[in-house]
Amino acid sequence: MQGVDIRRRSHAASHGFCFVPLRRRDGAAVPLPRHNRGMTQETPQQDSAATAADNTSDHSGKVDLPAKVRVRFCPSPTGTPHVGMVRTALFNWAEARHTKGTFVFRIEDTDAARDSQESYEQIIEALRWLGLDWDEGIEVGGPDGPYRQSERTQIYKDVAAKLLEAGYAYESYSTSEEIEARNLAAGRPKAFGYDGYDRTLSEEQKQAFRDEGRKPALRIRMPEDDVAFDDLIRGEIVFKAGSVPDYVIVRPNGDPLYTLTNPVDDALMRINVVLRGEDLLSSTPRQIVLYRALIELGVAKEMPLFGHMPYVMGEGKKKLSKRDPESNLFLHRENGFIPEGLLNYLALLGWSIGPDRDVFSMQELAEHFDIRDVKANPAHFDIDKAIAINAEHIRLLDPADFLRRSIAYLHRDGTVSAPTWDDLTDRERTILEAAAPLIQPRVRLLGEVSGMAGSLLSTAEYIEPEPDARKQLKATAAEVLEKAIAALDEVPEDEWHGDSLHELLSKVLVEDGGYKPRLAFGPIRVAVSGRRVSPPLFESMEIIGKAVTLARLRGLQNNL
RNA sequence: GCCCCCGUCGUCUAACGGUUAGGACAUCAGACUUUCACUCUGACAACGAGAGUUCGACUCUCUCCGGGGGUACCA
Repeated sequence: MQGVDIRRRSHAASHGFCFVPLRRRDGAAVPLPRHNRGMTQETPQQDSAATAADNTSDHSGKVDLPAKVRVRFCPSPTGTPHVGMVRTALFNWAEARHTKGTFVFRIEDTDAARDSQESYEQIIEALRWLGLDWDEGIEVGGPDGPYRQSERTQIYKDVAAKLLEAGYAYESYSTSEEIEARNLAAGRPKAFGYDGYDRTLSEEQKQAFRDEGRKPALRIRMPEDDVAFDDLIRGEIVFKAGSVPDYVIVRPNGDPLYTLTNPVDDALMRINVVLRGEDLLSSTPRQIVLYRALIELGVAKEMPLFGHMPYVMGEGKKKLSKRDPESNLFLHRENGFIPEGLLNYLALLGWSIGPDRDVFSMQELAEHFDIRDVKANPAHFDIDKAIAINAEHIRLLDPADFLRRSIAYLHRDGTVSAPTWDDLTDRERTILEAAAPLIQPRVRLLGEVSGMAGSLLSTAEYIEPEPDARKQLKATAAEVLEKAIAALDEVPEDEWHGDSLHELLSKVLVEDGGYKPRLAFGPIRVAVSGRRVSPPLFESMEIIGKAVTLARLRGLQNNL
């Protein structure tokens, strides 16, 4: 006997909607029309009483949020942290901070084959570096620990047993080969999925399988109704009856799967708002069905609200993949993104703080963020705009802070002797203090600081010009250097200041010499810095001093 | 195949059903500047298509087209 096809694949145009009654949230409702939400301080509490009774939606079609959300970030430790993951963490964090709610951080490491300790540690490091602090979870603890799923296996075993006993789950002995073979034989498409064969197995049939030495997987029995929910970002979403097959929650070897552990932990940790990536959207009906069972069993108290954030896209029309270098968080850090800049940019992907505004602080983000204002369509990661936003935040940094953050990069690049301010030499500190204000508005990434500060910190008597700098040198360079050297040589040490040097060289080269400013100062810049782009020339000369300046001018002269 | 999502300048976005459809990045052209950068000015550039509702549609409804995701004993 072939398996019973329990799935209705009806094309019937009209379905009676089976609306899932979302649990009433306690606390104040926040029925704000989109156009003015988040823009003013007083919006949240005002008119809440009016629609608090109706939880599912208000007049603007938005779902009401719990007064205090409990959200979570629950990555799997596979691979290096990527920007899509950061965005997910960010929006959860922002929603928690906005409502003065709770941000829970848990790790979903139920897939031993793919998870790694290294990745686990990197994720923690990533959140810490970004400043996305959590209230309960990994390393900080909390009332619902442990927060690492690999340490919670007994919990899942117990829940699975209850689910099986109460009939929400059943034993499934079919192998994937058998399922595929049955689908093929019945003329169903290969991607049809599980056919429900084991739903109606008799005790004798099960025993026969056991006698063969087979062990069952556990599957959840999906209802023969539409499954619907109100997505916080997308509005009502209905999955047609029969479109979601019974799915496995426990492997034959007893390993619990994400499909079980995720809802169970959300329930146990009293998560009331689930904000995650769009990729999980199609698994939501399965979770809702399981959640209903958990509520019946007393494991869960209420159905959480769901919000599915759009993808972060890479080149072309594809989701930013983990392989894509632009997705690698730590690479952005190495390049010199600062958390404020990267996070600000990421928040812009799908959300905006208000018209005509795109640079803001994390505090402002927390103040104004509302997950219901997030757009549903995917956004491309645009590295140029990300860098531009980062540049704005770098300029906003307090100069001392800018300096402090730059040291690690300078040390990495061998430009200074130590990784922290206190361990630098006096000379390095003096030079950097003078140079920092000149450099800060000129870099967009902290990784660019070394290139700007290098010629100032170096005592080299000759700097080989970078290729594009050498190209700037025209035929007149030799005469210009000659004249400049002669004039500068006469300047007494105690009159070696930026303004007077500027004045002197303008007179000698531009006024008397008749050179265009570009031709007059270009060679000097190249000699002093080796670069086409550098900190302001005369300040640079002042910083490196008379001796080094003259040495470098002569050095270039000899190497034209 | 079936299920689900998405559709405003190149990109990210704004716009109580009534605006010359706004801003940002990028691009181009200028100003300022010793170069670069910063700053400032200007230019270019969009509602996927078609119906319907309406006095009026980017906005509401439907169809189509296009794109994406899922259809696992991954998450």
